[in-house]
Amino acid sequence: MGEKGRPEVAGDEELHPLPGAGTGKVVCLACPARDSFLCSGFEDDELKHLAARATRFSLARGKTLILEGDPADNVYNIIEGDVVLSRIASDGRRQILGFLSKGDFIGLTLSEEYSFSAEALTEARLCRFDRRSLEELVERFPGVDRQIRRMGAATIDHLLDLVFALGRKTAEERVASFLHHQAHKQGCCLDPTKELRLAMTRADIADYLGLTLETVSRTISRFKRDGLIEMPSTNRILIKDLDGLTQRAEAETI
Amino acid sequence: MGEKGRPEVAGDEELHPLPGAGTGKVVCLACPARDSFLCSGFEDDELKHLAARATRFSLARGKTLILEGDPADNVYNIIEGDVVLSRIASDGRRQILGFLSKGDFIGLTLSEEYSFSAEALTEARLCRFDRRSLEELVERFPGVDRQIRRMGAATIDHLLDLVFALGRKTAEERVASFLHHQAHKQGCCLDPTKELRLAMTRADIADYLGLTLETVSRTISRFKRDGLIEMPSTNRILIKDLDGLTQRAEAETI
DNA sequence: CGATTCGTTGATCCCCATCAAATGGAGTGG
DNA sequence: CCACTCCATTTGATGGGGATCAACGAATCG
Repeated sequence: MGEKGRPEVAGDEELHPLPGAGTGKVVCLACPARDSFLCSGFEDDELKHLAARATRFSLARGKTLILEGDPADNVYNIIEGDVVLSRIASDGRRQILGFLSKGDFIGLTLSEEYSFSAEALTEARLCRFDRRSLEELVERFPGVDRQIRRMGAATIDHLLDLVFALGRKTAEERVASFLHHQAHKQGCCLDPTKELRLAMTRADIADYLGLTLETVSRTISRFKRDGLIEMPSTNRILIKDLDGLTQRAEAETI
Repeated sequence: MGEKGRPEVAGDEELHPLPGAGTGKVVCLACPARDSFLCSGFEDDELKHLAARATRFSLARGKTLILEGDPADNVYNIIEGDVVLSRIASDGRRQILGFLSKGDFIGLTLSEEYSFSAEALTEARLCRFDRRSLEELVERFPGVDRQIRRMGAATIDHLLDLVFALGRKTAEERVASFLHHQAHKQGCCLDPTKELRLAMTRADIADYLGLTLETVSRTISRFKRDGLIEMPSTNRILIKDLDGLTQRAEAETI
Protein backbone atom coordinates (compact mmCIF):
# COMPACT_ATOMS: atom_id res chain seq x y z
CA MET A 1 0.00 0.00 0.00
CA GLY A 2 0.95 3.58 -0.37
CA GLU A 3 3.33 3.37 -3.31
CA LYS A 4 3.48 6.49 -5.49
CA GLY A 5 1.32 8.47 -3.15
CA ARG A 6 -1.95 6.73 -3.78
CA PRO A 7 -4.76 7.93 -1.66
CA GLU A 8 -5.89 5.57 1.08
CA VAL A 9 -6.67 2.40 -0.74
CA ALA A 10 -8.59 -0.44 0.78
CA GLY A 11 -6.38 -3.14 2.22
CA ASP A 12 -6.92 -6.67 1.00
CA GLU A 13 -7.05 -7.92 4.55
CA GLU A 14 -10.66 -6.87 4.42
CA LEU A 15 -11.41 -9.42 1.75
CA HIS A 16 -13.16 -12.68 2.43
CA PRO A 17 -14.34 -14.96 -0.34
CA LEU A 18 -17.95 -16.04 -0.52
CA PRO A 19 -19.13 -19.56 0.23
CA GLY A 20 -18.78 -21.18 -3.17
CA ALA A 21 -20.14 -24.02 -5.23
CA GLY A 22 -19.34 -26.59 -2.55
CA THR A 23 -21.46 -27.05 0.53
CA GLY A 24 -22.40 -24.12 2.73
CA LYS A 25 -25.19 -21.60 2.30
CA VAL A 26 -25.00 -19.45 -0.75
CA VAL A 27 -24.66 -15.99 0.64
CA CYS A 28 -25.95 -14.41 -2.56
CA LEU A 29 -29.46 -15.63 -1.83
CA ALA A 30 -29.82 -13.26 1.07
CA CYS A 31 -27.77 -10.48 -0.51
CA PRO A 32 -29.38 -7.02 -0.44
CA ALA A 33 -28.32 -6.67 -4.06
CA ARG A 34 -29.92 -9.95 -5.12
CA ASP A 35 -32.16 -8.05 -7.54
CA SER A 36 -29.40 -5.95 -9.04
CA PHE A 37 -28.89 -6.02 -12.77
CA LEU A 38 -26.00 -8.43 -12.58
CA CYS A 39 -27.38 -10.92 -10.09
CA SER A 40 -30.92 -11.02 -11.41
CA GLY A 41 -29.46 -12.78 -14.44
CA PHE A 42 -29.31 -15.93 -12.31
CA GLU A 43 -31.97 -18.28 -11.04
CA ASP A 44 -31.75 -19.01 -7.33
CA ASP A 45 -30.24 -22.44 -7.91
CA GLU A 46 -27.58 -21.00 -10.18
CA LEU A 47 -26.38 -18.49 -7.65
CA LYS A 48 -23.68 -20.80 -6.32
CA HIS A 49 -21.85 -20.39 -9.62
CA LEU A 50 -21.95 -16.64 -9.21
CA ALA A 51 -20.87 -16.88 -5.59
CA ALA A 52 -17.93 -19.10 -6.46
CA ARG A 53 -16.44 -16.38 -8.58
CA ALA A 54 -17.21 -13.42 -6.37
CA THR A 55 -15.21 -11.93 -3.56
CA ARG A 56 -17.15 -9.90 -1.11
CA PHE A 57 -15.44 -7.16 0.84
CA SER A 58 -16.11 -3.92 2.58
CA LEU A 59 -14.69 -0.50 2.03
CA ALA A 60 -14.40 2.19 4.65
CA ARG A 61 -15.74 5.66 4.01
CA GLY A 62 -13.23 7.71 2.05
CA LYS A 63 -11.22 4.73 0.84
CA THR A 64 -10.30 4.46 -2.82
CA LEU A 65 -11.50 1.40 -4.68
CA ILE A 66 -10.17 2.31 -8.09
CA LEU A 67 -7.56 4.85 -9.02
CA GLU A 68 -7.76 6.32 -12.50
CA GLY A 69 -5.16 4.55 -14.63
CA ASP A 70 -5.27 1.26 -12.76
CA PRO A 71 -5.50 -1.75 -15.05
CA ALA A 72 -9.18 -2.54 -15.61
CA ASP A 73 -8.97 -6.12 -14.38
CA ASN A 74 -11.99 -6.25 -12.13
CA VAL A 75 -15.62 -5.32 -12.07
CA TYR A 76 -17.63 -4.60 -8.95
CA ASN A 77 -21.20 -4.82 -7.83
CA ILE A 78 -22.28 -2.63 -4.95
CA ILE A 79 -24.07 -4.52 -2.19
CA GLU A 80 -24.52 -1.64 0.17
CA GLY A 81 -23.36 1.92 0.62
CA ASP A 82 -22.51 4.77 -1.72
CA VAL A 83 -19.63 5.02 -4.15
CA VAL A 84 -18.61 7.99 -6.22
CA LEU A 85 -16.93 7.82 -9.63
CA SER A 86 -14.78 10.77 -10.61
CA ARG A 87 -12.11 12.02 -12.94
CA ILE A 88 -9.52 14.56 -11.88
CA ALA A 89 -7.39 16.77 -14.10
CA SER A 90 -3.76 17.37 -13.29
CA ASP A 91 -4.57 20.91 -12.13
CA GLY A 92 -7.11 19.59 -9.66
CA ARG A 93 -10.35 20.14 -11.47
CA ARG A 94 -12.60 17.27 -10.59
CA GLN A 95 -15.68 15.97 -12.35
CA ILE A 96 -17.87 13.46 -10.63
CA LEU A 97 -19.23 11.02 -13.17
CA GLY A 98 -21.82 9.36 -11.01
CA PHE A 99 -23.09 8.59 -7.56
CA LEU A 100 -23.56 4.85 -7.30
CA SER A 101 -25.39 2.80 -4.73
CA LYS A 102 -26.83 -0.62 -4.00
CA GLY A 103 -27.05 -2.81 -7.08
CA ASP A 104 -24.98 -0.53 -9.28
CA PHE A 105 -22.16 -1.94 -11.29
CA ILE A 106 -18.65 -0.54 -11.71
CA GLY A 107 -16.26 -1.34 -14.49
CA LEU A 108 -18.03 -1.32 -17.82
CA THR A 109 -15.28 -0.09 -20.09
CA LEU A 110 -13.53 -1.08 -23.27
CA SER A 111 -10.29 0.43 -22.14
CA GLU A 112 -7.38 -1.51 -20.64
CA GLU A 113 -7.27 0.97 -17.81
CA TYR A 114 -9.96 2.56 -15.76
CA SER A 115 -10.61 6.09 -16.93
CA PHE A 116 -12.07 7.10 -13.59
CA SER A 117 -11.50 6.71 -9.89
CA ALA A 118 -13.96 5.15 -7.48
CA GLU A 119 -14.18 6.04 -3.82
CA ALA A 120 -16.51 5.08 -0.99
CA LEU A 121 -18.73 7.94 0.07
CA THR A 122 -20.05 5.94 2.99
CA GLU A 123 -19.06 2.66 4.54
CA ALA A 124 -19.76 0.17 1.74
CA ARG A 125 -19.82 -3.50 0.87
CA LEU A 126 -19.07 -4.74 -2.61
CA CYS A 127 -18.58 -7.84 -4.70
CA ARG A 128 -15.52 -8.17 -6.88
CA PHE A 129 -15.21 -10.29 -10.03
CA ASP A 130 -12.20 -10.49 -12.24
CA ARG A 131 -13.00 -9.97 -15.88
CA ARG A 132 -12.13 -13.52 -16.87
CA SER A 133 -14.55 -14.95 -14.34
CA LEU A 134 -17.27 -12.66 -15.57
CA GLU A 135 -16.59 -13.76 -19.14
CA GLU A 136 -16.96 -17.40 -18.05
CA LEU A 137 -20.24 -16.62 -16.38
CA VAL A 138 -21.53 -14.88 -19.46
CA GLU A 139 -20.72 -17.87 -21.65
CA ARG A 140 -22.37 -20.30 -19.30
CA PHE A 141 -25.43 -18.26 -18.42
CA PRO A 142 -27.01 -16.41 -21.33
CA GLY A 143 -29.19 -14.36 -19.03
CA VAL A 144 -26.19 -12.62 -17.56
CA ASP A 145 -25.12 -11.17 -20.78
CA ARG A 146 -28.51 -9.70 -21.37
CA GLN A 147 -28.33 -8.13 -17.93
CA ILE A 148 -24.93 -6.66 -18.67
CA ARG A 149 -26.28 -5.13 -21.82
CA ARG A 150 -29.15 -3.70 -19.81
CA MET A 151 -26.74 -2.22 -17.31
CA GLY A 152 -24.80 -0.62 -20.10
CA ALA A 153 -27.96 0.81 -21.57
CA ALA A 154 -29.05 2.15 -18.19
CA THR A 155 -25.66 3.80 -17.72
CA ILE A 156 -25.90 5.38 -21.14
CA ASP A 157 -29.40 6.69 -20.45
CA HIS A 158 -28.15 8.23 -17.24
CA LEU A 159 -25.08 9.78 -18.84
CA LEU A 160 -27.19 11.31 -21.60
CA ASP A 161 -29.23 13.07 -18.94
CA LEU A 162 -26.08 14.34 -17.31
CA VAL A 163 -24.66 15.55 -20.62
CA PHE A 164 -27.82 17.51 -21.29
CA ALA A 165 -27.74 19.02 -17.82
CA LEU A 166 -24.09 20.03 -18.05
CA GLY A 167 -24.36 21.34 -21.57
CA ARG A 168 -27.62 23.21 -21.50
CA LYS A 169 -29.13 23.67 -18.06
CA THR A 170 -28.65 26.68 -15.77
CA ALA A 171 -27.23 26.27 -12.28
CA GLU A 172 -30.69 26.42 -10.73
CA GLU A 173 -32.05 23.84 -13.14
CA ARG A 174 -29.13 21.52 -12.48
CA VAL A 175 -29.51 21.65 -8.71
CA ALA A 176 -33.28 21.25 -8.91
CA SER A 177 -32.88 18.29 -11.25
CA PHE A 178 -30.34 16.77 -8.94
CA LEU A 179 -32.54 17.07 -5.87
CA HIS A 180 -35.51 15.80 -7.79
CA HIS A 181 -33.56 12.80 -9.03
CA GLN A 182 -32.25 11.99 -5.57
CA ALA A 183 -35.73 12.34 -4.12
CA HIS A 184 -37.09 9.99 -6.71
CA LYS A 185 -34.32 7.47 -6.09
CA GLN A 186 -34.98 7.52 -2.37
CA GLY A 187 -38.71 7.31 -2.70
CA CYS A 188 -39.41 10.80 -1.36
CA CYS A 189 -41.66 11.63 -4.28
CA LEU A 190 -44.33 9.19 -3.21
CA ASP A 191 -44.14 9.92 0.49
CA PRO A 192 -43.82 13.68 1.05
CA THR A 193 -42.99 13.20 4.72
CA LYS A 194 -39.93 11.10 3.95
CA GLU A 195 -36.82 13.19 4.09
CA LEU A 196 -34.03 13.07 1.58
CA ARG A 197 -30.58 12.19 2.89
CA LEU A 198 -27.60 13.43 0.99
CA ALA A 199 -24.52 11.29 1.51
CA MET A 200 -22.38 13.72 -0.49
CA THR A 201 -21.02 17.16 0.41
CA ARG A 202 -21.87 20.39 -1.39
CA ALA A 203 -18.49 20.13 -3.06
CA ASP A 204 -19.36 16.68 -4.38
CA ILE A 205 -22.66 17.94 -5.76
CA ALA A 206 -20.84 20.86 -7.35
CA ASP A 207 -18.29 18.59 -8.98
CA TYR A 208 -21.10 16.46 -10.31
CA LEU A 209 -23.09 19.38 -11.71
CA GLY A 210 -20.16 21.33 -13.14
CA LEU A 211 -20.62 24.18 -10.64
CA THR A 212 -18.83 25.49 -7.56
CA LEU A 213 -19.82 24.56 -4.06
CA GLU A 214 -20.79 28.18 -3.39
CA THR A 215 -23.25 28.17 -6.26
CA VAL A 216 -24.76 24.89 -5.08
CA SER A 217 -25.09 26.23 -1.55
CA ARG A 218 -26.63 29.50 -2.68
CA THR A 219 -29.10 27.69 -4.91
CA ILE A 220 -30.19 25.30 -2.18
CA SER A 221 -30.57 28.28 0.18
CA ARG A 222 -32.78 29.98 -2.36
CA PHE A 223 -34.98 26.87 -2.63
CA LYS A 224 -35.30 26.93 1.14
CA ARG A 225 -36.07 30.65 1.21
CA ASP A 226 -38.72 30.11 -1.48
CA GLY A 227 -40.38 27.36 0.52
CA LEU A 228 -39.63 24.52 -1.87
CA ILE A 229 -37.68 22.59 0.71
CA GLU A 230 -36.91 22.48 4.42
CA MET A 231 -33.62 21.40 5.96
CA PRO A 232 -33.61 19.82 9.41
CA SER A 233 -29.86 19.63 8.99
CA THR A 234 -27.50 20.35 6.12
CA ASN A 235 -27.70 16.90 4.63
CA ARG A 236 -31.33 16.13 5.31
CA ILE A 237 -33.90 17.71 3.06
CA LEU A 238 -37.65 17.67 3.18
CA ILE A 239 -39.37 18.41 -0.09
CA LYS A 240 -42.28 20.75 0.57
CA ASP A 241 -43.21 21.60 -3.00
CA LEU A 242 -42.34 18.89 -5.47
CA ASP A 243 -44.15 20.61 -8.32
CA GLY A 244 -42.25 23.81 -7.73
CA LEU A 245 -38.99 21.93 -7.67
CA THR A 246 -39.90 20.12 -10.86
CA GLN A 247 -40.68 23.43 -12.52
CA ARG A 248 -37.29 24.84 -11.62
CA ALA A 249 -35.67 21.72 -13.03
CA GLU A 250 -37.49 22.39 -16.28
CA ALA A 251 -35.59 22.44 -19.53
CA GLU A 252 -38.04 19.63 -20.00
CA THR A 253 -36.99 17.75 -23.01
CA ILE A 254 -39.81 17.82 -25.56
CA MET B 1 -45.48 11.98 -43.26
CA GLY B 2 -45.68 15.28 -41.55
CA GLU B 3 -48.27 14.54 -38.90
CA LYS B 4 -48.00 16.66 -35.74
CA GLY B 5 -45.35 18.87 -37.22
CA ARG B 6 -42.56 16.35 -37.33
CA PRO B 7 -39.48 17.55 -39.10
CA GLU B 8 -38.77 16.02 -42.44
CA VAL B 9 -38.69 12.34 -41.76
CA ALA B 10 -37.33 9.82 -44.16
CA GLY B 11 -40.00 8.20 -46.28
CA ASP B 12 -40.20 4.46 -46.28
CA GLU B 13 -40.19 4.41 -50.05
CA GLU B 14 -36.45 4.64 -49.72
CA LEU B 15 -36.22 1.26 -48.03
CA HIS B 16 -35.10 -1.86 -49.80
CA PRO B 17 -34.43 -5.11 -47.96
CA LEU B 18 -31.11 -6.87 -48.28
CA PRO B 19 -30.62 -10.11 -50.16
CA GLY B 20 -31.35 -12.58 -47.41
CA ALA B 21 -30.67 -16.17 -46.44
CA GLY B 22 -31.91 -17.49 -49.74
CA THR B 23 -29.89 -17.35 -52.94
CA GLY B 24 -28.30 -14.12 -54.06
CA LYS B 25 -25.03 -12.53 -52.98
CA VAL B 26 -24.86 -11.46 -49.38
CA VAL B 27 -24.50 -7.73 -49.60
CA CYS B 28 -23.01 -7.56 -46.09
CA LEU B 29 -19.77 -9.12 -47.29
CA ALA B 30 -18.87 -6.05 -49.28
CA CYS B 31 -20.39 -3.57 -46.84
CA PRO B 32 -18.16 -0.67 -45.85
CA ALA B 33 -19.26 -1.27 -42.26
CA ARG B 34 -18.33 -4.96 -42.35
CA ASP B 35 -15.84 -4.38 -39.55
CA SER B 36 -18.19 -2.40 -37.36
CA PHE B 37 -18.81 -3.54 -33.83
CA LEU B 38 -22.09 -5.18 -34.69
CA CYS B 39 -21.14 -6.97 -37.88
CA SER B 40 -17.73 -8.16 -36.79
CA GLY B 41 -19.60 -10.47 -34.42
CA PHE B 42 -20.28 -12.68 -37.45
CA GLU B 43 -18.09 -14.97 -39.50
CA ASP B 44 -18.33 -14.44 -43.23
CA ASP B 45 -20.47 -17.51 -43.72
CA GLU B 46 -22.87 -16.40 -41.02
CA LEU B 47 -23.50 -13.04 -42.58
CA LYS B 48 -26.53 -14.23 -44.49
CA HIS B 49 -28.35 -14.56 -41.19
CA LEU B 50 -27.53 -10.98 -40.40
CA ALA B 51 -28.54 -9.84 -43.86
CA ALA B 52 -31.87 -11.65 -43.64
CA ARG B 53 -32.88 -9.48 -40.71
CA ALA B 54 -31.48 -6.20 -41.91
CA THR B 55 -33.10 -3.54 -44.01
CA ARG B 56 -30.73 -1.24 -45.73
CA PHE B 57 -31.84 2.25 -46.65
CA SER B 58 -30.53 5.69 -47.27
CA LEU B 59 -31.27 8.96 -45.60
CA ALA B 60 -30.98 12.35 -47.23
CA ARG B 61 -29.04 15.10 -45.56
CA GLY B 62 -31.15 16.86 -42.95
CA LYS B 63 -33.73 14.07 -42.70
CA THR B 64 -34.80 12.83 -39.30
CA LEU B 65 -34.27 9.15 -38.56
CA ILE B 66 -35.50 9.17 -34.99
CA LEU B 67 -37.60 11.73 -33.22
CA GLU B 68 -37.25 11.94 -29.47
CA GLY B 69 -40.18 10.11 -27.92
CA ASP B 70 -40.63 7.63 -30.76
CA PRO B 71 -41.06 4.05 -29.57
CA ALA B 72 -37.61 2.47 -29.41
CA ASP B 73 -38.46 -0.42 -31.71
CA ASN B 74 -35.44 -0.38 -33.96
CA VAL B 75 -31.70 -0.19 -33.84
CA TYR B 76 -29.51 1.10 -36.63
CA ASN B 77 -26.00 0.58 -37.87
CA ILE B 78 -24.44 3.34 -39.94
CA ILE B 79 -22.96 2.11 -43.20
CA GLU B 80 -21.90 5.46 -44.53
CA GLY B 81 -22.34 9.13 -43.77
CA ASP B 82 -22.73 11.18 -40.63
CA VAL B 83 -25.59 11.17 -38.17
CA VAL B 84 -26.10 13.46 -35.23
CA LEU B 85 -27.89 12.54 -32.00
CA SER B 86 -29.48 15.36 -30.06
CA ARG B 87 -31.92 16.27 -27.37
CA ILE B 88 -33.99 19.45 -27.49
CA ALA B 89 -35.73 21.19 -24.61
CA SER B 90 -39.17 22.69 -25.08
CA ASP B 91 -37.68 26.18 -25.09
CA GLY B 92 -35.35 25.29 -27.94
CA ARG B 93 -32.10 24.61 -26.14
CA ARG B 94 -30.40 21.80 -27.96
CA GLN B 95 -27.68 19.47 -26.78
CA ILE B 96 -25.93 17.28 -29.29
CA LEU B 97 -25.12 13.96 -27.69
CA GLY B 98 -22.83 12.61 -30.34
CA PHE B 99 -21.62 12.76 -33.92
CA LEU B 100 -21.85 9.28 -35.36
CA SER B 101 -20.37 7.84 -38.52
CA LYS B 102 -19.56 4.63 -40.34
CA GLY B 103 -19.84 1.57 -38.13
CA ASP B 104 -21.53 3.40 -35.26
CA PHE B 105 -24.62 1.98 -33.71
CA ILE B 106 -27.82 3.78 -32.76
CA GLY B 107 -30.43 2.62 -30.32
CA LEU B 108 -28.77 1.23 -27.19
CA THR B 109 -31.30 2.18 -24.58
CA LEU B 110 -33.32 0.56 -21.83
CA SER B 111 -36.16 2.94 -22.32
CA GLU B 112 -39.33 2.14 -24.24
CA GLU B 113 -38.89 5.37 -26.12
CA TYR B 114 -35.90 7.02 -27.67
CA SER B 115 -34.63 9.77 -25.43
CA PHE B 116 -32.90 11.52 -28.32
CA SER B 117 -33.43 12.44 -31.94
CA ALA B 118 -31.22 11.30 -34.79
CA GLU B 119 -30.72 13.24 -37.98
CA ALA B 120 -28.55 12.82 -41.05
CA LEU B 121 -25.79 15.39 -41.20
CA THR B 122 -24.78 14.21 -44.64
CA GLU B 123 -26.32 11.85 -47.14
CA ALA B 124 -26.19 8.53 -45.29
CA ARG B 125 -26.83 4.82 -45.68
CA LEU B 126 -27.93 2.71 -42.74
CA CYS B 127 -29.05 -0.75 -41.71
CA ARG B 128 -32.16 -1.16 -39.65
CA PHE B 129 -32.98 -4.09 -37.35
CA ASP B 130 -36.03 -4.40 -35.22
CA ARG B 131 -35.29 -5.23 -31.64
CA ARG B 132 -36.84 -8.66 -31.81
CA SER B 133 -34.64 -9.64 -34.73
CA LEU B 134 -31.59 -8.44 -32.94
CA GLU B 135 -32.56 -10.46 -29.88
CA GLU B 136 -32.86 -13.56 -32.08
CA LEU B 137 -29.44 -12.92 -33.52
CA VAL B 138 -27.94 -12.52 -30.10
CA GLU B 139 -29.37 -15.83 -28.94
CA ARG B 140 -28.13 -17.66 -32.00
CA PHE B 141 -24.71 -16.05 -32.28
CA PRO B 142 -22.94 -15.54 -28.98
CA GLY B 143 -20.31 -13.32 -30.57
CA VAL B 144 -22.88 -10.67 -31.32
CA ASP B 145 -23.75 -10.14 -27.77
CA ARG B 146 -20.17 -9.61 -26.86
CA GLN B 147 -19.95 -7.03 -29.60
CA ILE B 148 -23.03 -5.27 -28.33
CA ARG B 149 -21.51 -5.10 -24.89
CA ARG B 150 -18.36 -3.67 -26.41
CA MET B 151 -20.36 -1.04 -28.24
CA GLY B 152 -22.06 -0.09 -25.02
CA ALA B 153 -18.73 0.20 -23.27
CA ALA B 154 -17.30 2.32 -26.08
CA THR B 155 -20.31 4.62 -25.89
CA ILE B 156 -19.88 4.96 -22.15
CA ASP B 157 -16.18 5.76 -22.49
CA HIS B 158 -17.04 8.43 -25.00
CA LEU B 159 -19.81 9.94 -22.90
CA LEU B 160 -17.53 10.10 -19.86
CA ASP B 161 -15.10 12.20 -21.88
CA LEU B 162 -17.94 14.48 -22.93
CA VAL B 163 -19.19 14.82 -19.36
CA PHE B 164 -15.74 15.84 -18.19
CA ALA B 165 -15.44 18.38 -20.99
CA LEU B 166 -18.86 19.91 -20.36
CA GLY B 167 -18.45 19.96 -16.62
CA ARG B 168 -14.89 21.13 -16.19
CA LYS B 169 -13.20 22.38 -19.36
CA THR B 170 -13.08 25.98 -20.56
CA ALA B 171 -14.46 26.98 -23.96
CA GLU B 172 -10.98 26.98 -25.48
CA GLU B 173 -10.19 23.54 -24.07
CA ARG B 174 -13.45 22.15 -25.34
CA VAL B 175 -12.95 23.40 -28.87
CA ALA B 176 -9.31 22.27 -28.94
CA SER B 177 -10.30 18.84 -27.64
CA PHE B 178 -13.02 18.63 -30.23
CA LEU B 179 -10.71 19.49 -33.12
CA HIS B 180 -8.08 17.13 -31.79
CA HIS B 181 -10.57 14.32 -31.52
CA GLN B 182 -11.91 14.91 -35.00
CA ALA B 183 -8.39 15.05 -36.39
CA HIS B 184 -7.56 11.78 -34.70
CA LYS B 185 -10.71 10.16 -36.00
CA GLN B 186 -9.97 11.26 -39.55
CA GLY B 187 -6.32 10.26 -39.41
CA CYS B 188 -4.97 13.81 -39.60
CA CYS B 189 -2.70 13.26 -36.64
CA LEU B 190 -0.48 10.86 -38.52
CA ASP B 191 -0.42 12.74 -41.79
CA PRO B 192 -0.06 16.49 -41.11
CA THR B 193 -0.86 17.35 -44.72
CA LYS B 194 -4.28 15.69 -44.55
CA GLU B 195 -6.95 18.25 -43.93
CA LEU B 196 -9.78 17.83 -41.49
CA ARG B 197 -13.27 18.05 -42.89
CA LEU B 198 -16.05 19.14 -40.61
CA ALA B 199 -19.45 17.87 -41.67
CA MET B 200 -21.16 19.89 -38.96
CA THR B 201 -21.87 23.62 -38.69
CA ARG B 202 -20.50 25.92 -35.99
CA ALA B 203 -23.91 25.76 -34.34
CA ASP B 204 -23.70 21.97 -34.24
CA ILE B 205 -20.28 22.11 -32.62
CA ALA B 206 -21.58 24.65 -30.13
CA ASP B 207 -24.55 22.49 -29.23
CA TYR B 208 -22.21 19.56 -28.73
CA LEU B 209 -19.77 21.48 -26.54
CA GLY B 210 -22.33 23.37 -24.49
CA LEU B 211 -21.32 26.74 -25.97
CA THR B 212 -22.75 29.27 -28.39
CA LEU B 213 -21.84 29.34 -32.05
CA GLU B 214 -20.21 32.73 -31.55
CA THR B 215 -17.87 31.37 -28.93
CA VAL B 216 -16.95 28.43 -31.14
CA SER B 217 -16.32 30.74 -34.08
CA ARG B 218 -14.21 33.13 -32.02
CA THR B 219 -12.18 30.29 -30.56
CA ILE B 220 -11.46 28.74 -33.94
CA SER B 221 -10.49 32.17 -35.25
CA ARG B 222 -8.07 32.54 -32.36
CA PHE B 223 -6.49 29.19 -33.16
CA LYS B 224 -6.04 30.38 -36.73
CA ARG B 225 -4.60 33.73 -35.64
CA ASP B 226 -2.18 31.90 -33.35
CA GLY B 227 -0.99 29.67 -36.16
CA LEU B 228 -2.30 26.42 -34.75
CA ILE B 229 -4.50 25.77 -37.76
CA GLU B 230 -5.17 26.99 -41.29
CA MET B 231 -8.54 27.07 -42.98
CA PRO B 232 -8.74 26.67 -46.76
CA SER B 233 -12.50 27.04 -46.31
CA THR B 234 -14.78 27.24 -43.31
CA ASN B 235 -15.25 23.51 -42.98
CA ARG B 236 -11.78 22.37 -43.99
CA ILE B 237 -9.03 22.65 -41.41
CA LEU B 238 -5.33 21.99 -41.67
CA ILE B 239 -3.60 21.32 -38.38
CA LYS B 240 -0.30 23.19 -38.35
CA ASP B 241 0.67 22.69 -34.73
CA LEU B 242 -0.73 19.54 -33.23
CA ASP B 243 1.27 19.92 -30.03
CA GLY B 244 0.00 23.42 -29.51
CA LEU B 245 -3.55 22.28 -30.07
CA THR B 246 -3.07 19.41 -27.63
CA GLN B 247 -1.77 21.82 -25.02
CA ARG B 248 -4.81 24.02 -25.34
CA ALA B 249 -7.00 20.97 -24.95
CA GLU B 250 -5.18 20.30 -21.70
CA ALA B 251 -7.13 19.58 -18.53
CA GLU B 252 -5.28 16.36 -19.07
CA THR B 253 -6.73 13.85 -16.77
CA ILE B 254 -4.05 12.57 -14.40
C1' DC C 1 -29.54 38.55 -58.74
C1' DG C 2 -32.36 38.61 -54.47
C1' DA C 3 -33.04 35.25 -50.84
C1' DT C 4 -31.30 32.38 -47.48
C1' DT C 5 -28.19 30.25 -44.56
C1' DC C 6 -23.73 30.14 -42.38
C1' DG C 7 -19.75 32.36 -40.45
C1' DT C 8 -17.21 36.19 -38.47
C1' DT C 9 -16.59 40.08 -35.60
C1' DG C 10 -17.85 43.77 -32.30
C1' DA C 11 -20.25 45.74 -28.07
C1' DT C 12 -22.41 44.85 -23.94
C1' DC C 13 -24.36 42.18 -20.23
C1' DC C 14 -24.99 38.71 -16.76
C1' DC C 15 -24.51 34.32 -14.57
C1' DC C 16 -21.60 32.06 -12.13
C1' DA C 17 -16.62 31.75 -10.53
C1' DT C 18 -13.53 33.60 -7.43
C1' DC C 19 -11.96 35.61 -3.29
C1' DA C 20 -13.00 36.41 1.41
C1' DA C 21 -15.10 36.03 5.81
C1' DA C 22 -18.60 34.59 9.02
C1' DT C 23 -21.46 30.84 10.87
C1' DG C 24 -22.50 26.42 12.67
C1' DG C 25 -22.08 21.68 14.03
C1' DA C 26 -19.33 17.70 15.55
C1' DG C 27 -15.75 16.14 18.07
C1' DT C 28 -12.12 16.58 21.80
C1' DG C 29 -10.12 17.64 25.90
C1' DG C 30 -9.99 20.23 30.16
C1' DC D 1 -20.41 22.23 30.64
C1' DC D 2 -17.34 25.18 28.35
C1' DA D 3 -13.36 26.25 25.39
C1' DC D 4 -11.31 25.04 21.40
C1' DT D 5 -10.39 23.01 16.92
C1' DC D 6 -11.70 21.43 12.53
C1' DC D 7 -14.29 21.33 8.62
C1' DA D 8 -18.55 21.90 6.00
C1' DT D 9 -21.58 25.33 4.88
C1' DT D 10 -23.36 29.83 4.25
C1' DT D 11 -23.19 34.48 2.84
C1' DG D 12 -21.11 38.68 0.88
C1' DA D 13 -18.30 41.41 -2.55
C1' DT D 14 -16.19 41.51 -6.86
C1' DG D 15 -14.64 40.04 -11.40
C1' DG D 16 -14.46 37.54 -15.71
C1' DG D 17 -15.66 34.15 -19.29
C1' DG D 18 -18.87 33.30 -22.19
C1' DA D 19 -23.83 34.56 -23.53
C1' DT D 20 -26.53 37.79 -25.83
C1' DC D 21 -27.59 41.29 -29.10
C1' DA D 22 -26.36 43.21 -33.36
C1' DA D 23 -24.27 43.99 -37.77
C1' DC D 24 -21.74 42.64 -41.49
C1' DG D 25 -19.32 39.28 -44.97
C1' DA D 26 -19.44 35.01 -47.64
C1' DA D 27 -21.19 31.07 -49.80
C1' DT D 28 -25.10 28.59 -51.85
C1' DC D 29 -29.23 28.31 -54.49
C1' DG D 30 -33.58 29.31 -56.56
